[in-house]
Formats: sequence, C-alpha cells, structure tokens
Amino acid sequence: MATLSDVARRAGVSPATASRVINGSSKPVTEELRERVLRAVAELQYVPNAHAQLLARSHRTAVGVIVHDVSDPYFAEITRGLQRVAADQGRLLMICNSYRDPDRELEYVELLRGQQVAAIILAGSGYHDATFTRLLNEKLTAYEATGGRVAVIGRHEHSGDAVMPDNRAGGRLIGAELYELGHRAIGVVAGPAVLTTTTDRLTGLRESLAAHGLSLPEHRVRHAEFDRDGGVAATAALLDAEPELTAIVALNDSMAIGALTLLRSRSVAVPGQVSVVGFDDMPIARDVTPALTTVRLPLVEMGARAMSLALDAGAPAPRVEVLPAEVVRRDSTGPAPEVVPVRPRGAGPGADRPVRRS
Amino acid sequence: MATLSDVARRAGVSPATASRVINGSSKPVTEELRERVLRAVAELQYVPNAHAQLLARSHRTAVGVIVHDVSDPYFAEITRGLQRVAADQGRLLMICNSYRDPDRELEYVELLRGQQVAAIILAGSGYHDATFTRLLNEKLTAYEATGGRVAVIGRHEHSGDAVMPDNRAGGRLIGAELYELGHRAIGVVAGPAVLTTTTDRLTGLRESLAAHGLSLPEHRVRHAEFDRDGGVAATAALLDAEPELTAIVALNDSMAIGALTLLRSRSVAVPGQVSVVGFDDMPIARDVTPALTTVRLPLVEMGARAMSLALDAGAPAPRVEVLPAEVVRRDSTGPAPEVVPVRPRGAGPGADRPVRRS
DNA sequence: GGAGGTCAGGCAAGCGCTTTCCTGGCAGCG
DNA sequence: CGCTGCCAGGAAAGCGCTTGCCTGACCTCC
Repeated sequence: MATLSDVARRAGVSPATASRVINGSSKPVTEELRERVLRAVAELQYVPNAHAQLLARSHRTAVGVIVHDVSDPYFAEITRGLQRVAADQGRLLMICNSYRDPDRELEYVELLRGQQVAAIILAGSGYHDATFTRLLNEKLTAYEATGGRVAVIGRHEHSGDAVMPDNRAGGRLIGAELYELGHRAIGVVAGPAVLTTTTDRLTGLRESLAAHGLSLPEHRVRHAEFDRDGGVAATAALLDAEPELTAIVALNDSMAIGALTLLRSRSVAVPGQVSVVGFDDMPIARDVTPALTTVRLPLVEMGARAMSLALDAGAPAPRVEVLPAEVVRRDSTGPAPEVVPVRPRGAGPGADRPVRRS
Repeated sequence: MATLSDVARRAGVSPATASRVINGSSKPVTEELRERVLRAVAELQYVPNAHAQLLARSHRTAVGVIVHDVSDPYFAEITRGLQRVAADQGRLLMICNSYRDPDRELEYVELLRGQQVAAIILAGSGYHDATFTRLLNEKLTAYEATGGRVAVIGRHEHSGDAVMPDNRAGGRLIGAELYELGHRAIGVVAGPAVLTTTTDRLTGLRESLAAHGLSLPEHRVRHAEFDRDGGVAATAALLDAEPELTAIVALNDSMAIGALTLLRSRSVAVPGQVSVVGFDDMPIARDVTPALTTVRLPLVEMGARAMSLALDAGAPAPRVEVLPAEVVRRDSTGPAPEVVPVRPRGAGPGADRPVRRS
C-alpha cells in the first residue's frame, strides 16, 4: 500500500508538500511541484489512509445512524432524508442495523463513539424497558459530554433533540375514520408491546374511540412481530377469537399486508366484510389489492429534520419537532357491513362468515 | 474524549499495561492492576479510538460492500447473506449504495480502499460500458495488488472471484414455462439496457423462445427503470403498441408489480387475459394479487458465498460459482386465453379487450 | 550467597498523516 | 551594498494506540 512518503519520495518533495497538494491546502505550492506530486499520486494509485487522516486532523466529520433495519421501507425512507441533508454538508453516514435488539443498539453507540462520529442519530421506536433506557441514556450523555451530538427520531427516552412522528394523532385519525364509516367492532393487529410506537398508536386509537363512548378491550388487540408474518398470525388469532369484527387496524403496513393476505386466504371480502387500515404508507401500500387505506408519516422529512438538528450545534439543547400524520384513503376501507348497535357485542353478525375457528 | 493515557494515569499504570488489559492481550497482568484499569475505564466511560487502533495494528478487518441500494429487497437479501458470514468471522461491514451510478461506484472503491478494508464486494448488475469497466478494473487491480481481496456478485466485468446468479437460465425457464402454457405473443418489460442483468435475462428468454421457433422482436421489449414506476410505464407503452400480447415478462419483481397495478387499472384480467411473470422472487411477490409467478434466485446464499470467497484468501484466484434459478409458480400465469396459431401474428385476438390505445 | 532464570510492567518506536513553526533564498528598499 | 520582509518548502511534533524489547524485582538452585 503506497503511503504519503512514497508519493513524496517519488515526486522529490517532502511529505508536507505532498500532503498540501493532495488536500488542496491553502498554503501555496509551486505549479511545478504540484504537478510532480499529482503525477506520483496517479502512478502509484495512491489513496490516503482515512484512519491516519482522521487521527491527524481532529476534525470529526462522519455521522452515525442506528436504525432497526434499513431494508425496511419505513427506515429506508427515513434514511433517504438523512442522506440528503448529510450529503449536502459533505458528511459521510455510517448506518447500523440494530434489528430491534436493545443490546445491539447499545453496542453500536459504543462502536460509533469509537469511530469518532460527529453525531449519532437513533431512529425507530423506543422500548418500554427502564434498565435499557437508563443504560442508553448514560452512554449517550457520556458521548455528548465529549462534544458529540445526538438526535433521535420517534423515541421519547432521550431528553435531547428529537423529531417525533405524531403516532398518537395518527391512531386518533384511524379511530375517527372507522367510526364515521360505522365500524363499532374493531380489532387491532399490533406490533410488540415493548415498542413505544405500538403503544402510542394504540393510545391514540383508544382515545378517539373513547370520545365516542367506545372501548377497545385487550382481547381485541393482538401483539406480534411488526412484519408481514406477524400480521398473518395476529389476524388469524384475532379472527378466530372475535368473528364479529368489522374492521381491523394493523399498526403498520407490513402487518396490514399480512392481514390482507390472510383475509384473502379465508375468502373474507375486504372491505365488503372487513375493513383494513394500515399505518406508515409504505410505497407498496398502493399496489396491494385492495389498495391499502393507511396513515402517512412524512418519513423523508423526518430524516432530513433529524440530520439538521444533529448537525446544527448552535441552538440550546432540547428541541423537539412533532410532525403530523395524515390519513390516506384507498380501497381497503368501506362502510361497516351492517349497522351494529353500539353496546350489545358478542351476539353480532359475522359468525356465518367462512372463518375457521381454531 | 478520554484517551488511553487518561485511563492509564487514573489507574496509575503505563499506557502499555492499560492497553493490554483492555484488549485482553496474552501478556499476563496482575489481577490488581487489571482491576484498577477496568475501574478507570468504567469511570471515564472510555472507548478506544477505532482509527488509532487501526493505524497501530496493521491488521485490517472490515469488509466493504457496494450495492445498488440496500433498501431494494433484492440487495437486502444478498446483504443478509453477506452479513451472516461476516458476523461469523467477526468482520464489520461497510455498506455503500451506488444507486446504479457508475461514477459513485468508482468513488466508493477509493473510499473503501482508504478505509483499509480487507476486501471489497461488488454486488449487482454490471454495465455495458467499456470505459467504466476499464476504470473499475484498474482500481480493483490496484487494490488487489496491495493485498486487498475482491469478489463480485452477478457481474462479469471483473476477472476474479465471482458468484453469478444464472440469469440466462432463468430467462430460459420463463420462456419454456410460457410456451407450455400456450403463449405465443409475449412482451417484455425490461430494465435499463445498459445493465448486464437485463440483457442476460433477455438473452435466456430469447434462447428458449427460439428453440420453439419463436422470436422476440425488439418492439415487444420496453426498457425502463428497474422499479415499480418503470414497470407501470413500460407496461402501458407495451400494451398500447401491442394489444395482442397474452403474456408479459417483467425482468424483475418490482417491475412486475407495476405491471400488475397498471393491468388492474385498465381492467385487464390476470391471468385471464394476460399472464404476468416476474423475476427474483422478492418476499412481496406472494402477497400481491394475483400472487406473482416468478423466478427465484438464492439471494442469501449468493451473499454468503461471495463473502466466503472474499474472506478465504487461500485458493487460486478466479473462482466462479454459478447459482441456479428456479421457477416459482403462483397465480399470475395461466393458459393463453385462446390457441393462437404460431405464425400469423398481428391479426390475433385481444383487440376487443378493454385496452385503451394511446 | 551469588549466578542465572522468570516474569510483570514500562519505554519507546512506530502506524500514516496534518500542521505549526522554522529556514533559507530572494526581492525590494533605503 | 546591506537590511528587512516575504514566501515556498521542509523539519518535526504530535493524533491515540499497539507491541517488541528491555528492566528490575524476585525466585531458585547450586
């Protein structure tokens, strides 16, 4: 591996001069020497050792990002926003997948600290886990104490700069939407209960239902993984236990797609017999059949804002930006199949549907 | 930021000893000193500077990966395979998205070289572009000359270790499948013509069609971006120009999904009037309606193999592993709507379909 | 009791680069 | 002609860490 001194030697100059030419230093260098250096660089295919450079200049420039999984469209969108702003400022991004494992998240904070990143951005749901939260906050605080910047997306556990999708409002929107369509027996296909995203969305839904005198009993909420297969499993369980439901709320689009698939396999008409609502408005939502009614979050925007916060050291610390959610009406929702009296549930219709009970 | 010397000072030992404790060196250290060091580490929240470590030990351990886009399911799967093997060997992965931009690919090779990665893995289609190919090969060769290892996935331009999906065989499988179903008027919704993936798949398809005396004229092949919107656009153009088609081959699943969406918007029954085939077998393929018939590639396996090749320096250089493609039959294909005589095309049926001509 | 052996721990030389500060040469000025 | 000032280029001091080698203390054995 060619080094700076190799280049310098070949060009017949000192390493200092070579360095100045290569980095376009403000210090002037004669045209002749400059050319000699450049030629040597080309001939040797010289590439500066990035680690040595980082050591020598104390300037930290890279930014670390911890997400659950970049290949998940939700995070892919957020990452796009992060990238955009980072690129504008000439920052390199180091992206780490925690796969929703708190321990791995902790490890990555250390790793990024070791990589001397200028800022760490945590994206994705927080956890209902006091021990983990304390540990994470300790690490983050230690990092900030050494001049590092931290911004989070959609998690409440860290008391610093944050951008928050309005999950609760989104939940409320869904509740209102379904209520207006006449749905009174509503089931929820939810993500893991330890995720704040799950509970926030659920809380919003409950709030708007409660505003109309409806309640959402625990047995109509099924928790599973936040993915397609989780959606299939939770929907199956829900349908078996609660055949009278006229609407199913999936707490993200992946689960909603699983729900749609299961419903189709059981020949339940959507939205004829059961309406389905998702959350997030992933790109695929409009391509499934029926096209999915869902709640859109400004994901790219969230990423962009978070990066701006992280990079703009100026302002006093705890800036929190809440970004609004919005209903996207498509074809998976419709009026409740028949008017069900508000109270007497249990003896409802639906038992005659082709639903296999376990 | 606390440094090793800070820790050493606090523990009352030399930096050398502190280093040995922290890295679990083989050199023995008294229990007492060890504890003092560990305590100091904890108190100072010390995290070693990764760049300094990399400089000091000449051991390179990270591996660089250049893909088109990790959030694309195709690459997400490959990356999963890469990760698995890398993790097994304690390697860190640096993943870079080229977004199918050759220049960016070149830049990333430099960057990874600068990061002192032990190996570089290039995944994704190659380009039909002689200049770029030469440039890339130069850089790669220079990198290999300094002891770096290179492995590619699905690109022919580099003459070293490679794992290749059998795109051509996949194309052939599709041709055979459709022929057997009675399709004679087949259109193709293809990705960018500069990508070798596109041309390989197309070549395979042409081969198997030719084996039955059929040809695939240029006007029945429409190129567009390798994504959902590209699929929509190309399918629309194809349908407008060639209403007699009974089958549409999309050269990847994203495009196939676009095709399905467009077909639905025009009320063309799939597979009743037109059959649709995809390529790749992305997870979503089974959840669209109708579930997509497609060609499966062992993506995870491909990633795993490539990483193994890259990490196993032992063998003599050009090892090429070709991995087989396989048809996955689902609901988007069916018999051609009526038996069309092999030769006389043009006067075929289909004009009575509700297809809007531009 | 002294020579030789053993072993924990420290010294210091780098790893490849940047950057401050210094040097030597030259032009400009009185 | 000599002094000052300016400027291109080089010497060298780190950046934070690892590690080969050396030291000095302590044991062991004759």
